[in-house]
Amino acid sequence: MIPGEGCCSTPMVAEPVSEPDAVAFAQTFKALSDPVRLRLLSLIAARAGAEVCVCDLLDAFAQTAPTISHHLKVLRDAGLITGERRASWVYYRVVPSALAELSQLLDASAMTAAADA
Amino acid sequence: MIPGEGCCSTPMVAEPVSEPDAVAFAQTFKALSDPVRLRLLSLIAARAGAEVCVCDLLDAFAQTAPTISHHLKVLRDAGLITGERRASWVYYRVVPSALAELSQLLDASAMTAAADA
DNA sequence: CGTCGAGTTTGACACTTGTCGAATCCGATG
DNA sequence: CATCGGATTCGACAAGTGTCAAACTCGACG
Repeated sequence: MIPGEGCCSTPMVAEPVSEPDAVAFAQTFKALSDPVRLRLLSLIAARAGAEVCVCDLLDAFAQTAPTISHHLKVLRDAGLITGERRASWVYYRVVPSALAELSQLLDASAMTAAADA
Repeated sequence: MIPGEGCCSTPMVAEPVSEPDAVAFAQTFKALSDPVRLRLLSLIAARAGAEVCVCDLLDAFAQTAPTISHHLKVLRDAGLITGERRASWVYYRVVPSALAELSQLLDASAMTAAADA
């Protein structure tokens, strides 16, 4: 094939995410890829820096307690929230920096792509 | 239980995402929850408004053409990219507004949560 | 110390998803 | 019109995921 014509020109690619980074980010996005988890995160984030008790969250869902607990674990493992046991109850809060990092990644991609020549 | 003590106080919840919205956003995040798709999107977005031919993308992955095509379809169905056939080749470009919307959602949650009292 | 209640872990099961090979579609070109 | 090559679709299968019931852990409280 003659270079520079047809497709497959422009071999230079600006700055795509590296493969290891892609794996890490994908894992985090996977934690957000469930409606229950998104609403959980939203409910926790809505508390403006304060904490949310699990018992508060259970009322908002049709799912059983084990299921909610499972989803909270997924969010915790992804580093999006942290949980702390105090007295009989467990309180969760979000990790703002984790959300901000994802936001910036998407924003950067949007900006780069929107830079229409 | 006595209201106002222990856990389960503060019944008001600021402004969580609605359940239908959660389903829609979760579906979009699911499209981002795979390393291959994340790198595909990144490679396409890195072209700064220009297009990328599928044949360019294939070289960057160990996966076969059908697999890459499948992932491109997922990204397309999620509204994150658009594809256009011209001559023998298919060219893809990202939809900046879709990425921006997700970015804002995460940023808003991060901001709300970071508003530490 | 026995019990109770909040929350998590375990085990099981239906369903979804990433992957590939084979077949198909669709322009272009001879 | 036959053929070729790029890209997608189809069919199948292993691996992963959401869900629940049952069992377990851990403080608190009587």
